[in-house]
Amino acid sequence: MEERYRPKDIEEKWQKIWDEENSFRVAEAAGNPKYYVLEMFPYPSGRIHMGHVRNYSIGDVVARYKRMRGHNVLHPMGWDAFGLPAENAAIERGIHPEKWTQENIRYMKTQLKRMGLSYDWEREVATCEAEYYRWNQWIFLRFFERGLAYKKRSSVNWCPSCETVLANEQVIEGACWRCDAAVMQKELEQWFFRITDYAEELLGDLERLGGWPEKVVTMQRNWIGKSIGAEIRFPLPERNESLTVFTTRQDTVFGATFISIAAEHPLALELCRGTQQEAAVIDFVERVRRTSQSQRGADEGEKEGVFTGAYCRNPFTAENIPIYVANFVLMEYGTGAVMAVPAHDQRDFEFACKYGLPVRVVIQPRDRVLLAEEMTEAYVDDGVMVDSGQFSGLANSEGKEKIATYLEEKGWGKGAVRYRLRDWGVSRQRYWGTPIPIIYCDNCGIVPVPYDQLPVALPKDVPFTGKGRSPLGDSKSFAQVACPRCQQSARRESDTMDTFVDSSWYFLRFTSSRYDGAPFDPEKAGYWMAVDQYIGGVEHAVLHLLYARFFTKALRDLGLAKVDEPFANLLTQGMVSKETYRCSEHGWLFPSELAGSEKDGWKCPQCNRPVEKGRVEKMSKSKNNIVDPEDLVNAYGADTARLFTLFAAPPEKDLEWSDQGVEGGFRFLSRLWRFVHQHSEALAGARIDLQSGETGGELRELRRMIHRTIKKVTEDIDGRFHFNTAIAAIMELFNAVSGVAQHARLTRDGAALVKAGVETIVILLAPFVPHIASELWEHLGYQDRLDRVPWPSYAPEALEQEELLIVVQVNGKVRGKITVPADVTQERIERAALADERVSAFLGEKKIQRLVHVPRRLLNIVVEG
RNA sequence: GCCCGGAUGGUGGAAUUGGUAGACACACGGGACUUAAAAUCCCGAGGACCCGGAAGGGUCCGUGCCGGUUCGAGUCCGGCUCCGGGCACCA
Repeated sequence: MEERYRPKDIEEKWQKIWDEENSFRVAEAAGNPKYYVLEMFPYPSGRIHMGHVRNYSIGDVVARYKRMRGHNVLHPMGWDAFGLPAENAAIERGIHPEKWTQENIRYMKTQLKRMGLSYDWEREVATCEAEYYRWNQWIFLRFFERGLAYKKRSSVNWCPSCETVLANEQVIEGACWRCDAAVMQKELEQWFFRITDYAEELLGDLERLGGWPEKVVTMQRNWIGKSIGAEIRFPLPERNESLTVFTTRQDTVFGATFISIAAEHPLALELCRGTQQEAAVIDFVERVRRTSQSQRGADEGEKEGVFTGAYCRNPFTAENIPIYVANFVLMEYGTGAVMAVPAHDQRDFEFACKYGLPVRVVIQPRDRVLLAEEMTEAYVDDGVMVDSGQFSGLANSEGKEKIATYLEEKGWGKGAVRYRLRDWGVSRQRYWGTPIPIIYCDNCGIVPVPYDQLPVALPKDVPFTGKGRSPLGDSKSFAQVACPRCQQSARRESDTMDTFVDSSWYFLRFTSSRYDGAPFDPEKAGYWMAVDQYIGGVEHAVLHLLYARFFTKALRDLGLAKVDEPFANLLTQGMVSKETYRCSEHGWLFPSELAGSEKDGWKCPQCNRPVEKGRVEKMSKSKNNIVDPEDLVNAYGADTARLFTLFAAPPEKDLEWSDQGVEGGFRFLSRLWRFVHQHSEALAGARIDLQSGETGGELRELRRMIHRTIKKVTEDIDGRFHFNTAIAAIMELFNAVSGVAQHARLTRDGAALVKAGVETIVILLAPFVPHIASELWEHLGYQDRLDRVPWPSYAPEALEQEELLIVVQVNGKVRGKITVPADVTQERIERAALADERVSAFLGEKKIQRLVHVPRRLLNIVVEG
């Protein structure tokens, strides 16, 4: 009786069992080694997408595999539940963000469960719950005590129409993403985390992240952007002060012919006061400041500036040089002032050309002579210092160090290190986030909320207009508060925290999700941390992954965490993409809605015009090439969805969606299903000791293949994550097993071996397609759950071949293949090779010069000519 | 501009330390089953050319391009082209 593979039934059955038996609950345990595998938790947007399916399938393979290898596996899941989309839903549709978020979580959780992912759901957290975000506040207060959280004025993107701060990502070509108004820069009081205190450690420890992709490490290194140079003070003659610049090229200081300062530099407006330049400077500064950061980057190239009317003295040349305000100097980096060396810096060169400022060569290349008048671009490479006083004649690299030392001796400045990394601004003028636990009192100033008053709960009764400041300020019950110190009426901070704060330590919370004495139980975190394998999209390469590293180190310094780095190994999975089709009239079309045919060309269903086959692009609404995981699971089942995403490409590469590929995965599972059911009776009684069973001929080869497959699949999963080749190997084994079962008349030994093969296939498939594997395991007559079956081992001696295939080459080209007994001597192989008809035909009368013998593989006969 | 990746059949991809290039799968073609179709099963297949009546057999070429190292290169080295991603006035 043939039974059809019906994924729906068996998947529901097993999901129910895992749920009811709490199969993946885990606790600290002595004995077995711990293993913490974590996938980046999702934002509860409403529905899971293919990226989630891929991410979580990869993680689940690792988790299930490690469990079968006897590890004590922590595999948790939660929700990154604060954020803007919830607030937009409130503004647009009048649903409260909390309701919207909780509904999404509920729905997505059922979707995840339908994927058969082996999570310990008892550890689930949602960052929007007070039980979670109170610890954000707790951490904030600890940071505040240590000076790691502080408040300062800073420049932010501001939309004058929406009256709100915008993140850099929400500024699209200089305009507000929502109302299209021109975004401007505005000074605001904001809270910051002093991540720059950890710049050196964050940079240095990158060396230790051998389990991270090179690419991510490089991106973080660039982001931190360490520069070694010097600070030099240029005295302002008329005043009793000086202008400090930061430079990495102190070796060129004798060539500094002017100074450029940022428009935001405090001296910009001050220096010009009372000079003829005043009006021009005010005008210029205003213009630059109106331009947002992103816009300034966009029209890079056009260097502009204006003379301030003031001069300062270059201490090395004792010359007075002019001070300019320049549009390309950033206040946020260095000191907001740079010494300009037109001969040896391209920007300064362009600026000097435009405003007729002198170019003075102080570094000469070794192979030619630079003349300032003939230069068309700056010379930025190494060379010999010239016209540099006592330093002339030195190699500039040597001069760099000498000048840094000299600066300090003379008291003109000092060697200095700067980072591109800036402190992390965490204030957000939004509702749906963690309230910053700070109170402003007219008498006492900034007062932290006492720990025993945490959490500062988000009020529920606020209006969502989408305009104005944070809605929290409009909630009287929230904003008005008695000062904890003097009891006078005071005001709460109405900003909330950046949602990246939530995700900077959630992996620690998972080690003890219900702990209520601190953000996490240090002992449990001590047991589980670090995360052994972290898996997620590369889009978080800098932000989240850097913040999480910072938090781990800061929490370590607070005595909570015991590790220096949170994620020992990182896998960044590629994105899921699909081909796109586009009608010039009706936009992007989904493949299944196309008219026409592959052969005669696809047509637009509305206007019947031929459609343009677009590129393969990341699945997105705008490209109309999204495949909904739910449809996929309904049509083929979760196992097929998992199998395809794991088989179609290695995890770190992009995955091109293919409907036929999915079909193929389903066919494989159906074939396996049918095979087991058709042969179950014949195999029922058969039993063999796979480790030592003696068989001959074809069966011996099958036995070898079983062992070889175990080895291959184990090595492919463990550390390498080549799930595609692991699955391919299992498919090969299945092809071989069904071949033997079909062709040979099964002897008792044969049946036993086929059964061993099938069982191996089922066990090896368990991490990939857990439902069907569990069901077949049960069908094969086993009572114990497949999730607890130990991963099979292979016997090295079973891999031994009694015959070897040796490739025979002549001058590096394959000319023959000979089969020899495994224990044959090299000499015999050489004799056999030379005796081979084809080989000898190629050798002819030519003299053999040498023989290159690769044991067990190959013999290359090198002849003259 | 700088920094990372990548390029292999019609397609996705294999080849783990330099040793039979194209595993596995998709698509395709042929066949079996069927009144028919679907499903299923079996077989074929990198390209060009050659020998043979046929089954078969053979030669050369082939991993983006040019060159190098080596007995031997998809893999290593040098130089390019194209594609993808990140950063982008960082002094």
